[in-house]
Amino acid sequence: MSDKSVQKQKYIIETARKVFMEKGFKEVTMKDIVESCGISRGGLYLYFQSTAEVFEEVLKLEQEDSGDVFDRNISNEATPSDILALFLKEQKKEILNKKPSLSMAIYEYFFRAKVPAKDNLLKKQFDGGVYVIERLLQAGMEKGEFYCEDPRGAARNIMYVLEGLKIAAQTRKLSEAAVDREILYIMQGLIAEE
Amino acid sequence: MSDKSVQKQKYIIETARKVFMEKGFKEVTMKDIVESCGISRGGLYLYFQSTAEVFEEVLKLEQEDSGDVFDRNISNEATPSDILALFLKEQKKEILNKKPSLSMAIYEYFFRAKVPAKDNLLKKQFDGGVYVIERLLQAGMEKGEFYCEDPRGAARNIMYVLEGLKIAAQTRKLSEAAVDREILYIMQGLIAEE
Amino acid sequence: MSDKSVQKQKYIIETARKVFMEKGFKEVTMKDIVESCGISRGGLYLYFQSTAEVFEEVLKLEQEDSGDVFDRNISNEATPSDILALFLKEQKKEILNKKPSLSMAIYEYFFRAKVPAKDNLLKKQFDGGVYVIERLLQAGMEKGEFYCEDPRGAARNIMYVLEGLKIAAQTRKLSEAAVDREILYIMQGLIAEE
Amino acid sequence: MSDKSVQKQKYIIETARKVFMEKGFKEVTMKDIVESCGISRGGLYLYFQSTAEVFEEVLKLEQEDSGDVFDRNISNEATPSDILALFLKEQKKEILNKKPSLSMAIYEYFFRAKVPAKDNLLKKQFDGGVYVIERLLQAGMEKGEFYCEDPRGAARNIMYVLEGLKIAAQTRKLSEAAVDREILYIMQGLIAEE
DNA sequence: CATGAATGAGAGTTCATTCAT
DNA sequence: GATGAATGAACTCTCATTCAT
Repeated sequence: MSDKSVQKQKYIIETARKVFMEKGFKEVTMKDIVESCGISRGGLYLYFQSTAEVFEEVLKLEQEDSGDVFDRNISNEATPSDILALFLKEQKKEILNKKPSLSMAIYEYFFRAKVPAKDNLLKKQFDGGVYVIERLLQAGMEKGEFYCEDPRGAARNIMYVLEGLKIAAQTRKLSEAAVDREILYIMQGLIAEE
Repeated sequence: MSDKSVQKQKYIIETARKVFMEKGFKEVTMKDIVESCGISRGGLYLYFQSTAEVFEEVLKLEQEDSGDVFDRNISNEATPSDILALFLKEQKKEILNKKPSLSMAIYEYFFRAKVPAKDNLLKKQFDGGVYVIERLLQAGMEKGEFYCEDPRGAARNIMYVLEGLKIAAQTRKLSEAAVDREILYIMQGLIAEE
Repeated sequence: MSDKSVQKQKYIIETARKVFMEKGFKEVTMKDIVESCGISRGGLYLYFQSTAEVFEEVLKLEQEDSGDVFDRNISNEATPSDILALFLKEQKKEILNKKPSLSMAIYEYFFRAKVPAKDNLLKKQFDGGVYVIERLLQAGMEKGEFYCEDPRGAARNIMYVLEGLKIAAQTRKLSEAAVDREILYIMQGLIAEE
Repeated sequence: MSDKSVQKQKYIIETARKVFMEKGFKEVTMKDIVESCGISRGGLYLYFQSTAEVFEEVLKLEQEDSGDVFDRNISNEATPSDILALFLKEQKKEILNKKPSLSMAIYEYFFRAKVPAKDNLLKKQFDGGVYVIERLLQAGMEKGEFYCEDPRGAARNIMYVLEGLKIAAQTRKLSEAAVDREILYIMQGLIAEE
């Protein structure tokens, strides 16, 4: 594939990404993508055979771009507790859709798709989150900031709560206060109870 | 509306319910409903204008029928801890789709629908769950079975975890062991640490 | 299916028949049929799923309507020789496309289709022709009009020649004289010699 | 046109020939040819404007290459009867598609094309066949092997039967025995009687 | 010459929705 | 009320054909 083709494919993916953010997954048609990209019907088919194929590429891009935010801050002299707070703050933003996100489209997609586990972005994000939190908890315990008997279990618990919150936000009104309350509850459970 | 009409409407709702269980919400067309009901196209439109309208009636029925299971057991001499365990076991069944359920369809529906809070079944189920668990925790605390500082917070936490698990089960492979592990983690957090 | 439906289906088949006569089989699209019938796109799909399906119905009709012409004349006091001449005259008309026919469409269709022998109109017509000619030859031999050692073989030979002529007419210029010449050749081979 | 161009054009024709043998004429698209040749879309258009144009070149090549087989054997001391038998054996192979052939594609093509008689391969092959058989019959009659009153008529008759058989084979199941039977019938008609 | 990306016309198909009966 | 035939909009997908490079 030529350089130009790569550029165009990327352009399509990025443009389609916005469409998926707006309309979710199922609602989006090839026509929608064609129109938002300003290309021809046939042109799109040169690159992708279905909306699912486009979406999968969107997800791949998503995956590559993620993780960065977090890594940037871990090098500071921030304490584990600070970092966890930061992590949760980021999650809160996503939960509340402060930044428009693909969440809904992703859920719609994975509700139906039979995706091999290794390609399942949701699973990857979840596992990644668990791993990060677990390390933070361990680090925090060494420093005496945190206390918990089962760091991995706690990490998983946190990730499930976050996932629950995300879904709650997508499916019904969820106030910022409600999210804060949950995050606070989580943090309190971790604070070393002297 | 005549008696016969009511019967027919009910028949449609119950038949459509099964269709939604199989195919989710978005996938279902008026045609699907017409065919599964064995009625005429025009006939369906006499009662419902869209799949959403049918689904909303399915949800109403769902709401009326729920809560029963739980009430039946609360009257026994079971301890709060037993009842909570039972509740979680029920939830586990639903999470793992042991009994075919509307979950997926419901999530698909609420992902898109702008539904007034008071009619939002997901919210109601969530709030109902919180209320029940909170009462159980309080009762358990009185009996010395449980210990927690913030029963309502704990109840909410549990419900969010359960919601997270449900979503996880719908969107990726989730083993029974993984669900058990989470439930165990929850229960352990509640056991009075002497 | 209601009476009206049957009428309409028949109308579609008959209208489509003309289209197939004009354009052959492959060239014809669902759109062509829709337009020539003056019905809606969806309307056609109520009755037929593809041009092949329409064509198969056209063929069925064809089959039912055929044979008649021949039967009408066999009761007369015509001699076998007269009847054979009449038969060949009919064939000549078809060969030369004096009456517009489905021949081309039929050949196009059967070139590609894997059709069970029992439904194969071409085979049926061929076998029917062989049967009729054989009987005529036998009758003619009894009357001393014809002479041939292997009536069935002769009948088959005649039918293959006619099929060859048909194809020749469809694929290249074929003069009426050329057809006459062949028919004459056939008849001469049957005349009781000396 | 440069030498290279000629080579390429020839390459395209030969490759396309195989495609036409597999798929017939109508089914083949410019895309098919492009892909089987492994050349660019634009590249093909430099040489040919349509599949028909390609096919016409395939036919020309076909014409140049034909006749060879027959000529090779006529120089031997074989008798006319032997040669005719050989000729019919070759025809039988083609009829039964023992060797994959262009027959079907050719018929499809000529069903539609308005082709000037002088370029019509089918006509040429037919006329060529008639000419050869007629000569054989005459030679055979001189040697006393054959007897027939109208050698040209007989030759034409044979060619029409062969054409009929070819079509029969393409459009319905035709057993080898059936072909043998017809060939035998033809030969018997030619054998000098008594 | 040769490439292959791009275009757009057009075929196929499905459904929500209407309406005469 | 109930039916189901009919409509037409909307989508998917495929190609012949062109054209900048």
